[in-house]
Parts: sequence; C-alpha cells; structure tokens
Amino acid sequence: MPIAEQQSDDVLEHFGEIVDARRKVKRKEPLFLNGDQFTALYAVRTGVLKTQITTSDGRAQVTGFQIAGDIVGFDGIASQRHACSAIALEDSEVCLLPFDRLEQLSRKSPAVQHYIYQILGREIVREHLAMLTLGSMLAEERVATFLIDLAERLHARGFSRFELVLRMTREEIGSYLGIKLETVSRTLTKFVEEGLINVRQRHILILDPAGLERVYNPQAIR
Amino acid sequence: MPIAEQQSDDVLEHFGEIVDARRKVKRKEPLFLNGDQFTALYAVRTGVLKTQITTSDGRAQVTGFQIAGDIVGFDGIASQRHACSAIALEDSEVCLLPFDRLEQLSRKSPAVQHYIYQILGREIVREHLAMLTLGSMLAEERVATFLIDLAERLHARGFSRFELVLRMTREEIGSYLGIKLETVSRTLTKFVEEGLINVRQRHILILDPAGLERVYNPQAIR
DNA sequence: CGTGGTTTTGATCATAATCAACGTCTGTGG
DNA sequence: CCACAGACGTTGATTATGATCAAAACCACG
Repeated sequence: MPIAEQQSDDVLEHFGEIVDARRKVKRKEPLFLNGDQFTALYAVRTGVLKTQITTSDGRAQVTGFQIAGDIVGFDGIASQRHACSAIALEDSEVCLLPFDRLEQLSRKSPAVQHYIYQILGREIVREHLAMLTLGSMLAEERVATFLIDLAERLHARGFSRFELVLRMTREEIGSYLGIKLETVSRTLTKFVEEGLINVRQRHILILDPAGLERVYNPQAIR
Repeated sequence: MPIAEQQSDDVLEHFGEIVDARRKVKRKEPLFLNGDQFTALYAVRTGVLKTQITTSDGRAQVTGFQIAGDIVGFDGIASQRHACSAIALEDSEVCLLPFDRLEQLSRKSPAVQHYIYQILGREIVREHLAMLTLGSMLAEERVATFLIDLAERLHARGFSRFELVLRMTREEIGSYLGIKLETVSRTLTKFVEEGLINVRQRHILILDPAGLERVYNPQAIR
C-alpha cells in the first residue's frame, strides 16, 4: 500500500520534519550491506530494490523486492546492524528516515508511533505469507502468486494492474520463490501456452487474472 | 533470548503495570484464531505454542513455535485482526500485554518503546532466517537447523543444550520446515545412524553438536 | 558489431513426495 | 489394571517435481 493511504495528516506533517535527506542508489549498488551499522529506515521514492540474506557458505536468499512507497531496513532494528543487504535493481532514490529521530518523534506523536507499529506489523504479515509460499506451494503456484502480488502492489501505486515490467532477473525471482531460474522460465512459458499471460522479455502482460489466481487457489467454491 | 536479558529495570517496572492478566490455554486449544480481533500480545510463561496460517483451500503452514519467554501475536498489529492462529502444543500459560496499553506506555517510557521496537525487529529477522531455511536448504539441513535452533533457545531459558523434548509432532515440524512428516522421520533416523543424535520418541539427545552444524554449514573454513 | 549476461529449451538425474503397511505409544473406559 | 481405539511414527517401494547439466538463442550495452 502506498504510504499516503496509511498516514494521517499528523503523520505526514511530522514526517516532513525528518525526511530531510535523500539518497540515490545506482543499479547493482547496495543501499546497505549485511553487517552495516543500522541508522535509518529508507522509504523508496523511485526504482526497485531487492533485499537478500547471504550465508557464510555463499548461499543467498532474496527476502523481498521493494518498489516506490515501500520501506526497507527493518532488519537492522533488532541488533543495530543490518541482517541483510539491500541492492538496487535499477537506479533508485530513497528517503532516509533516521531511526533515532523516528523514535523521538513517535514519543511526541501517537499517530507516528501507531504508524510505525503498523508498518512493522505489516512486514511481519508479509513475511508470514512468504513463508506460506515457500513452505507449501508448487513451483507454478509460487510463480502465479508472485506475479499477482507484484501486479497488485504496482496497481496500488497507480500503474496498470495487468502490465508489469520485471526489474529482477529470473534468478532473483527464483531465489525469492525458492526455485531455480530454469523453473521460473519454464513456468512462465507454460503460463503463456495456457493463455494466462504474455511474456516479452521482462514485460509481462496478464491476460487472464482469474485463471492465474486459480493456479494457486484451485477451488474457491466448495 | 529470555525477556529478562533484554529489558532494563525501567521496562520491567513498567511492564508490571500492564501484566495484570494471565491466561491458561489447554493442549490443542487456541490462544487466538485467524481473524480474531487483535487486542494484546502474549508473553509465554510456560508451555509451548505453534502459530500457523491456513489458506481458504485448507493448506496450512506452521510459522513458528513459541516457548517460555517468547512473545506471540505480532500478526495482529497490522490489521487489528490476527493473520494466523496460535495453538497450544501442551497446557500453557501466557501473560496478556494489551496493545493499547503498550502503546500508551511506550509514549511515557522510551525504554519500553525501544524494547517493543526491538522485539518486533527480532521477529522480522527470525522470519528472514526462516525464509532462508525454506528457500534454499535441503531436507537434512532444515532438520539440523531446526534442532540446533530449538536447542539453543531452550538452553537460553536454562534447559540443557543437548537434550530436548519435542512438543510438536513430526507433521508440525515438517510443516514448519516445508517438508513432509515422512521426510522428517527419515532424516532423524539418518542422523541417529550417523551418530549425531539419539531419538527416543520425542526425546532428542544431541550427541555431536558440531557434526550437526556441519550438516548445514559444510565448510566453516575456507 | 561483438561480448557478456540473461533466458529459453532439452535431456537426465536427485530429492523428496506419495502411497502403503506396519509398529508403537497414549489415554480412556470397561 | 488391562484392553482397545486412535493418534503418531517408522519404514519400504514407487513416483513426481524440480534440480542439474548443457547448448543455443537472445538481448543489451559499450
């Protein structure tokens, strides 16, 4: 959901007080890296980022994609160091929300405090749903879920609901969904053959949204 | 980590103000169900709970197991309704932390506010790690991770680091790890054959902690 | 225009799921 | 206290899904 929908005038007003700094991040550059000191949350203004964990033995797991209106950096709150890395998938711009100031502010303004609890709570629910996808879905269901979720989020930002441009590679999608890039590719091809979508490189056209939803929600009626 | 380690005296003192109510939950009974009105967080005093999401088509995904010292209920913050269900795996007791009072309190006390951000942040990191497990590990690695994580958490509460009693079924473990109950069973058997653990029903004895860690962290040195 | 990263597609393989049978433990009521 | 029912767990045989390996096509970019 866009920030604007979620915050009262009070919140907006107070946010004005702290959103002084912006930062540009070039494609493939990190906004922050695993282990970096945590100082601020970042509100994405333009562009797309990915967040990922990497283990000592080189394994990586993409934990999310953030588009305009999303907030990144929650992973640093607990230990004051970022537990994952955030990388720009295209040239992007973010607003800094210094966390100490957020904390101060949320003492003055109940609305701000409530808003911060809201976004943290939303992140927790988002991750629960990601666990559901990763833990109990077939490859086709994962890809369908991914496309619909992304389309809805873009639509909430005023983009088309049925046309989307993927800023991430098949490999990054696969990592996020717990499958391999070849499987992502094959699944997209299958959806094309079934008339559910069109694919032209990274441009996806959703032809049959209901059909796509039926992939992971086979029998809504019983 | 036990709550006690994390909170200053200030937090403890203030928490005394709101922890008025306790609630007992019998084995297999819900503490709350998906869709229930969200009013409070719950601190587990004794016993063990599981949280799970269930989809309309009956699929279920266990999203976590909570033992003494853990806090449950974050999933309700975002929408004021619980996004998952919490079920007791044995007779348990929880403290109620009414959320509106927590919000009030966190305005008065920076320490309380900070503490709440901490636990929400920790939950987010915990879920990131669960995504890593679900998204990029083999069955053996998942089970090894699960055993070590649980053993460490129990140890932080003063229990033995090497002896644990599983309060959950093989099916619940499997759901949490994104594998089937038969796979959990086979994997445990394999670990026994390799001399890593002993299994007597739900009693697990970790014989070779380093060996168990090596299952999912093959080459610590490089 | 190459050159390198990305994507598609095919063939084969491995891991874990599924199906099935049996064994074991627990709790309950006779 | 024992017998029994039902839940839970183990093990085996087979299958299915997606991984892996490999090659070719495609595109973007310098």
